Amino acid sequence: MMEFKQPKGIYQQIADQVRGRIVSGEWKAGERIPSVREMAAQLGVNPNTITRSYQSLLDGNIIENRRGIGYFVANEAQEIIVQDMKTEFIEEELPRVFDVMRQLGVDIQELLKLYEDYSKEKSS
Amino acid sequence: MMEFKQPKGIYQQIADQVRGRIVSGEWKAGERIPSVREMAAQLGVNPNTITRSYQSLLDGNIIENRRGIGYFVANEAQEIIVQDMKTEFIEEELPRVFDVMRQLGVDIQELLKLYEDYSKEKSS
Amino acid sequence: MMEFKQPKGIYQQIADQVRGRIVSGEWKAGERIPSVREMAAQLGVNPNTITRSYQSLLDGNIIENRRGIGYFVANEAQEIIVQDMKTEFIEEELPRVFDVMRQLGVDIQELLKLYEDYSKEKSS
Amino acid sequence: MMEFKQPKGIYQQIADQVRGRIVSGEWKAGERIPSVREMAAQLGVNPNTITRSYQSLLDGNIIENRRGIGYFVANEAQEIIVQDMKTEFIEEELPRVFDVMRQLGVDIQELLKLYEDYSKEKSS
DNA sequence: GTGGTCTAGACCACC
DNA sequence: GTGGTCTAGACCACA
Repeated sequence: MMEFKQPKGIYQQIADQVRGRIVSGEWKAGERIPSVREMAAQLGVNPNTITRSYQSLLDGNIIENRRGIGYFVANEAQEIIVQDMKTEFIEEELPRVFDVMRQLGVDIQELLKLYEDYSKEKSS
Repeated sequence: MMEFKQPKGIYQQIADQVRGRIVSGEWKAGERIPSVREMAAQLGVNPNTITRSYQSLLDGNIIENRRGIGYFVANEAQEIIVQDMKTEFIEEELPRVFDVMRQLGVDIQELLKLYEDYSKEKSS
Repeated sequence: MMEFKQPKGIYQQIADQVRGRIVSGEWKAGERIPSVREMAAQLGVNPNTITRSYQSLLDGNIIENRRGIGYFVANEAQEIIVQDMKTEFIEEELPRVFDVMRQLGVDIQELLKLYEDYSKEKSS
Repeated sequence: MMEFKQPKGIYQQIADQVRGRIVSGEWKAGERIPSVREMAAQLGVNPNTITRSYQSLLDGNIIENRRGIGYFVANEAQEIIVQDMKTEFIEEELPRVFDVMRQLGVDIQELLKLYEDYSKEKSS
């Protein structure tokens, strides 16, 4: 049985895990993912917890449900996940970064220069 | 006795704690900070560990010492700490942010626009 | 077990000893130096003391370390040591020499002449 | 009783001590200095040792002897001592300094510049 | 094995 | 009292 960090909620961690497998290409669009009971057995977790994870993914249009058959990766799952991460990055992480910049006295000019340096380094 | 996380080393955590008190203005330039033995007793830690913390702060020109008297906050301690944090931010955190931007397809133009929005919101 | 003078601190004397072996060419750039425990056993000293010596050399970019493997002579170790010695000579010893010159009434003209005599003697 | 360093010979140290008192002006030209027995008692040393010290000072024309009366500071004692120190400085110490300069790559141009910096600092 | 860290206890020089 | 140093012995993460 794997260990979970406390702060984020087990069902969310499982949903993140599924998202990760989809983004990485391990699970492709249209493919069936493990059933609630399989997943619960694999992770040593109560099936209700898995149901909650899958429900949140359903709500996010990451997976689809066909009654009596199982759960499947949605067609645009990858794009949706990336878009969600982008939204979260822009709305959550970037403001924190900008806050730190203000506190440390890094202005936009310096940020642009640092980005140029970064781009050059990556292209080399 | 306070509890310490393991990954970062007790003496470094103590040094960070001292830096925090200096940056926050709790301990001002020129003021004496607790002696090695006092600090060790307060935190329930071996005096050698405190010595190590203070030594690292000494190396970083954050504090000064007078033998037989004690340790004192250096004159430019605040500025040095902020500068060190800025350097770490630029060299460690920003590259990670830029990496995420590339993976999520956020280009420099979009970053600039987001920064303008952020600035407007802050100034309002 | 070797004997140490008291005034300079055992760990500093050991660090000087290591510097000497590097400058003399006995230990070359990239080579592994004795492990903390080996060195401690050779010199009849506590391993912690060796760790302190190595740490100070690490801070001065004289040696590098790879966890679980050992300590190695840094690439530019020789040059750094010579440069450090030069700095110390200029900032510590030369002022003392100049002080003695003033007290004994030796002016710069005489110093120049003496240097010429010295150079001729060395070249002959 | 004072303690003596081993390397230099007790009688030489005593002679140096006398020279020091003369250079400093404590003992002036023409004045009588302590008798052999007085000096021996003061320093807790065998009178023969003092005799040897005084003999070396006599040889160097630093002091003079009047039979049955005592030892006196020679007329030109100060000048002779300073001249002797200057000679020793030029013949012993300066060559060592020049050797170190060569080993560390400090040329005469740099030495001149450093001397200028030193002079400015002293005059300020 | 390696280095990295921490504890416990000791002695010293300085003020 | 202060900091500075050293010893003895222990546990950990890494390789």
